[in-house]
Amino acid sequence: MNLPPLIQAFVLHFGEMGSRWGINRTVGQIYALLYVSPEPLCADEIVEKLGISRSNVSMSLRELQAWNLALPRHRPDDRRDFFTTPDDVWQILRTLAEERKKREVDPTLSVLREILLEEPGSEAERHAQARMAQMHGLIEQLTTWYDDVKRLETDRLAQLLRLGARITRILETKDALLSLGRGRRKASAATEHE
Amino acid sequence: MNLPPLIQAFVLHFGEMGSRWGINRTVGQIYALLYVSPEPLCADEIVEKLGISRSNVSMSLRELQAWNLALPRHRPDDRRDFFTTPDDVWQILRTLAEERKKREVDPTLSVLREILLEEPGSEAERHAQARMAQMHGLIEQLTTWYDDVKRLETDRLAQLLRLGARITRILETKDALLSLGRGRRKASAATEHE
DNA sequence: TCTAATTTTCACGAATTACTGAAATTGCCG
DNA sequence: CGGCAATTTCAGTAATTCGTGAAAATTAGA
Repeated sequence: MNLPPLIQAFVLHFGEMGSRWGINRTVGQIYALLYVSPEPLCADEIVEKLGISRSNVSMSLRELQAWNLALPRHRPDDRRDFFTTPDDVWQILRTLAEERKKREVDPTLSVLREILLEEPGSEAERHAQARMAQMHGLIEQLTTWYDDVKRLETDRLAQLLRLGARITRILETKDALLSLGRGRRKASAATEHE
Repeated sequence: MNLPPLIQAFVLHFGEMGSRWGINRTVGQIYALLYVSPEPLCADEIVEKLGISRSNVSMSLRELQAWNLALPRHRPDDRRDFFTTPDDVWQILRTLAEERKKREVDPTLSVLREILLEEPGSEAERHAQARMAQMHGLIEQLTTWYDDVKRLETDRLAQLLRLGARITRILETKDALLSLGRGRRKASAATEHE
């Protein structure tokens, strides 16, 4: 490996974390390298900097492209492919969220839906279905929320993050106003609003 | 494997997804089985229902406990350990978020912090550090937000989810009020509020 | 302390996944 | 249509991860 120390530390870390992120070492390293490179890199430069085989680079770039985390950039009068990562970190976050949802939650959601359509054949199955329905309900709430907020502009998203839990102050105010207007109801019913 | 069809389908799915979730097949299957079981199960029952070796069950239960996703339950006058999953799906979500953050985010955050303290030795390193600073900033915003909302009661959390992007209507109203009060500023500066 | 039930550890083989070099393919230029 | 540069595919091997059975450890009674 042929890199300045700080960059090498970053690249090696991404390689090690790769397994925890569900990608492999090489893919992690290449992503990290592209991310910190000021200019797009071609495959042979990656080979040289990381000290891995050409074919490995080719396959790993292909996987990064499948994740939309590596983008091909062509140069005039150069037949080689150069690659970068998306440069806006918020865009990277969105991409990552989208791809992980696609791979990690959507399949489960559809399996749950299928199973829940079946007729339980025993008491055990009836109970299991009830549990699955709980899980399904939660996942659906989460994905509905996600589909909703992912459409926000980045500025709004950042604003929401910064607000954090303080958002609930606003909700509390709103609840108070509503229950005044309606002639006060039981507080737990307030979650039905909007 | 010795299970009613609906439960088997669920268990097998969790086994297959295991690799994508960063756990292995057996761990996924055991979790799924415990999740849908009306009563806690002991190791031998799991062996019998899933058709895997006793030692594999032992190691997998240990891993599930490390994730706080399997809880030991003792019965009077019975030396065996019985296991369940937490029964509230919201609690499971919290546990999952916490554990994944610990394993997948925190290490990166601390590596980034370390590297950012170093003095860059070249222009390439200077640029790389700037990129890492962007990544660090985003991760820190996200974890701050997470630390904030994870403290909310479940009802409030569910309320927020249900609101989804409509929350921005409230923000817009608030922005409008504030900019009126301050004598109208440029809209993009509004993200600085609160 | 001994015994028997239960759980855990661990070395090994099985299965899976990652990486490589060689060969095949692509695509551009003359 | 060659010829050349670049990329991709793929079969084989290396490395890692998974699952097992046998043996060791633990623990509660006798």
